[in-house]
Amino acid sequence: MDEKTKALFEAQAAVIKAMAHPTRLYIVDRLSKGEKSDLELTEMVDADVSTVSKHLSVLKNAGILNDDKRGKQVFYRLAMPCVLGFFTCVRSVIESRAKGQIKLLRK
Amino acid sequence: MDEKTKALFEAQAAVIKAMAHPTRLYIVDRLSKGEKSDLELTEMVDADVSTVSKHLSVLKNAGILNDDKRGKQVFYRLAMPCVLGFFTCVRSVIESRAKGQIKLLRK
DNA sequence: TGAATATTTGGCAAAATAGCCAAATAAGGC
DNA sequence: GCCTTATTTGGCTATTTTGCCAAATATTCA
Repeated sequence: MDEKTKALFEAQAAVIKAMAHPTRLYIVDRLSKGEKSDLELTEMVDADVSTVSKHLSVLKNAGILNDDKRGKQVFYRLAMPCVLGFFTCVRSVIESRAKGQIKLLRK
Repeated sequence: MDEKTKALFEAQAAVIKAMAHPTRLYIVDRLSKGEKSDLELTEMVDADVSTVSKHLSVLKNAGILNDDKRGKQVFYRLAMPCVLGFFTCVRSVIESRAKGQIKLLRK
């Protein structure tokens, strides 16, 4: 694997890695219904404010979210709605795997 | 966030996490062109055989790949081609972020 | 300006991941 | 059955990630 290819896959993996956390996935899911403030998200997630802030900054740096400072608060919005397509696929992966396991048991 | 929701997002994150590694992403990309043996993949990836084997088992356990033992070798195949949609989206995330950075510089 | 509220950053300890080596296991061909 | 080739597993260390606390920073409003 040459250097260029390696760099390309590293960059792509970095974006996916940003999605690869239950809390961050949940945040993306919530934001698919419309923008939310840091405060609202912290409440929804129910973790330390600083923890949520760090998760948000991971998503922001990956280019998945946009932030918008308005007054004292920061509002977050999905920058790339195409990531929502992950959910559909991932759910079908889980479903298909579960079905496979049931089949296995019946053998 | 209630327990059920938490479990759902954990399961989904686990699948995405399986994709969140440059080598594994590369493997998925290679397999999009058709099945490959463990041997072929190890050669392509250029890492220790055991390392590649572990990456393959992560993808297999996540339900993303199927394996097919034929003789001495194991052949891998994409179980869920929908994951290929990740590439399109992720590339557009990277592109959009890069454009944003250029815009920033021009301000 | 100063008080109050909102968000980010630094630091640290615990947990998870990655990758190599060596050893174990599996399968085919003689 | 045994040798050869192919793949997986265990064990280890190095690195990365997570999440909390406390401290720092930013912003509005009085």
